[in-house]
Amino acid sequence: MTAAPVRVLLADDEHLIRGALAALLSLEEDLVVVAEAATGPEALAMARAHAPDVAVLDLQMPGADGVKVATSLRAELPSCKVLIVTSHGRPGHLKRALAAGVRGFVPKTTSAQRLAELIRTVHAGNRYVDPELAADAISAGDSPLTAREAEVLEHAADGAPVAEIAERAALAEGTVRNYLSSAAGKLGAENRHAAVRLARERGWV
Amino acid sequence: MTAAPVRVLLADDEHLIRGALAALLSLEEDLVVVAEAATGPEALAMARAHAPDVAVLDLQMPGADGVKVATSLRAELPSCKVLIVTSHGRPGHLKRALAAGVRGFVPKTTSAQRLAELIRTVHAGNRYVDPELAADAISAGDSPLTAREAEVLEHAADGAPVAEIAERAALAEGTVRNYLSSAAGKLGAENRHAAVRLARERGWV
DNA sequence: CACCGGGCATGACAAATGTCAGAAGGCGTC
DNA sequence: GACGCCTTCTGACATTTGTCATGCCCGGTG
Repeated sequence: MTAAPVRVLLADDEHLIRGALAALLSLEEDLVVVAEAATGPEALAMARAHAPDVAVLDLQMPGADGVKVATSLRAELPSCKVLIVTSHGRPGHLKRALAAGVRGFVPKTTSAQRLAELIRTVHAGNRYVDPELAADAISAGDSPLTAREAEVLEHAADGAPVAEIAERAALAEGTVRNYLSSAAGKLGAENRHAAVRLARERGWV
Repeated sequence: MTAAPVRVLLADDEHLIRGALAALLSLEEDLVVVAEAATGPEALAMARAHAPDVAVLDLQMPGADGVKVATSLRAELPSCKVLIVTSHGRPGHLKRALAAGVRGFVPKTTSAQRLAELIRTVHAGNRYVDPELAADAISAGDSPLTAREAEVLEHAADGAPVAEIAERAALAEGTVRNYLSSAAGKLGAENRHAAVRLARERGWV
């Protein structure tokens, strides 16, 4: 069976990896890298121009992260399957990615050989999620935070004082303190800063 | 001139990159990858076993980071030149790396082609530092923090309350607060948490 | 030697933060 | 409509924090 090769888009801001990967994937006879991109917007533009079968996206890229790109892609190019590759697997990201219609989600500790297989898997219409990441996501569970709690936590992310958070969120200071307090309580954190760290780790912010 | 090929050790925790890189570098006739490692200690062990000419190390690896490995390597295997590759170029890291006797320091946005050239450059006894990273390091300047300030700031990194920091650093709470305060002042931060963030960004912790 | 400046430490005070109880409005469910 | 839950706010309080004045010790300078 000599079907048409799978057309792949590669997006990663690290040239070293992108180039190396492109070279390795080209070794596979049934795969062809038709486009490369270093940023989110670039990936989107490339996808529009080349209409690849599968898009391999890094999770963290300048401009727009992999999940955002996947969301846009899903709307504009539904036939293009998305496979996300990431270095730091945060549980929450996996959930967001799946919600965005991503078909595959694997850590960068995967070998190139395996990645090639997964590209085929995804192209065939199947899904694949790294078992370890999936386990993490399940054990981390859903975010216990309400929408406002998460929002306020996000505003607190850079260590800003309560007054500033209140202004940015257009809330009273007391209200902000309450949300921060309840969020920290739910996360089992000593204070809001530790809470921010925890929420970050779990991908809840 | 068909000199003996340059023997290279490759250390990076991301299998995808390591493998791809190994494949690409092997394409170069005068380079041969003699060992691979996924963690700091593993890199060290591999270096001892294979005595490579050049060690290409990722800055962030489990176990021990690239700079620590470089330090040990310098003591144990002085003939082995170290080239550090990093995704997130923090100015301070560059300084630490050079102090550890590292011969090259480049971001992962470098192409594999260029990396191969740099391996030769480094092997020939020359140094190379990415110009942009160098500029960052220079503009960021030296850490204005005293040893104690930096130490306390490090203990404060995970958002722990002052009491805990005081215990860990074996200082009085008031003293800790003072160091934190002066550090925040020097960094132009609103509070210690923002200070931690800034110091992190500049690689001063 | 006397002096100065910087690093180090402390305690006291003021400001920011975390905690709690309570109350009012909105929204969805049974 | 009664109930529960989220959101928003308020005020009061305890705790944590940031800031300041102060003192000690040490290495260098004149």
